[in-house]
Amino acid sequence: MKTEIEVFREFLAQKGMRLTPEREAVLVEVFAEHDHFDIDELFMRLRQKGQRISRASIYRTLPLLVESGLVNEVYFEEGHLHYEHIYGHEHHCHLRCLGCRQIVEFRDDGVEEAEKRIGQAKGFETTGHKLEIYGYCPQCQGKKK
Amino acid sequence: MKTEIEVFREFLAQKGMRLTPEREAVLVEVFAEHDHFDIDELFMRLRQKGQRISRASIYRTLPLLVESGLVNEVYFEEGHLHYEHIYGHEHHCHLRCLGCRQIVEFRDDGVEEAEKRIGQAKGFETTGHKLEIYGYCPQCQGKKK
DNA sequence: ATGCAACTGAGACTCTATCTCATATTATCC
DNA sequence: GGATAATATGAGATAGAGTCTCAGTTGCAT
Repeated sequence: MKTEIEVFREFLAQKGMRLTPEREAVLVEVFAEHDHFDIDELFMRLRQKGQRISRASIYRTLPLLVESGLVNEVYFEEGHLHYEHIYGHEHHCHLRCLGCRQIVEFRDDGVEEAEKRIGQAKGFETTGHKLEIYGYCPQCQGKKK
Repeated sequence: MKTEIEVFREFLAQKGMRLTPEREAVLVEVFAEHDHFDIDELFMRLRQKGQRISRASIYRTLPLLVESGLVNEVYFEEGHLHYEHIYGHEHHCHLRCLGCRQIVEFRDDGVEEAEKRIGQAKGFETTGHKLEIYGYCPQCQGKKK
């Protein structure tokens, strides 16, 4: 399997763009931790590691990572988008606890089939899906407001 | 079935809040058209119908409608949230064309079952879900960039 | 009618995200 | 290697969504 950097470099080249040190630093940091993140977090993490990079560059780089398929927008909350890296990981969806806000990842073949089935029914050629299930985790059951 | 207004009034009463003329106007307008909308659109529609209402009141009212279960956040795009009214409609999900941006609603029992199945597997008591499927509609197939 | 809590509107403010532009970097061609 | 052109960056300005403040208003309960 190609490394993330190779994938990104090829994606950029195909658009006549370069893999600059800034873009590479963002990419590396995005894959450094397996967790959801937002842009400000990413900026802080890069700063703490001594990277000199502007917010503007991060804001410019993330849509490229999404477009290249390396990263996913996960959800919009607290007024901004949250992301996750997906390259090298099996596709998964999210179960969100309405009590403690924790997020559990899961994979389910039925959902993959549903994508195909519904696409066919409507004449769509599908490319992917995003499923979020809401509820209460074992610890939060009974505590519902 | 209760009317939307009754549902909203009860929801508000239970929180010690009132159903004011402004809140009612927002509610009525939200249910006046079956389509996705954003807050600015709603503001314009209310204005055109001669309603004097401030943006602040609309921003304050919509989260209440969502909390009461009458309205749903559908997606975040173009820098802001989009909503739909759901009370009195069967639960449905969305198929989105990546070419022309059109949105097709669908309902699928398999997805409902998946919610239950996955909730059980993870010990969650589920309350709902949101599924978006991405792809290309019949007209846009072949036009992919 | 009076008092009180809830509510509204206008505008100030905050915060996310984008844009501008001068400067810097990189690739390419000679 | 040096010149040139295309691409990229950073800093700060700007735009726009959404929230907050506060003075004045409304509506309910007694």
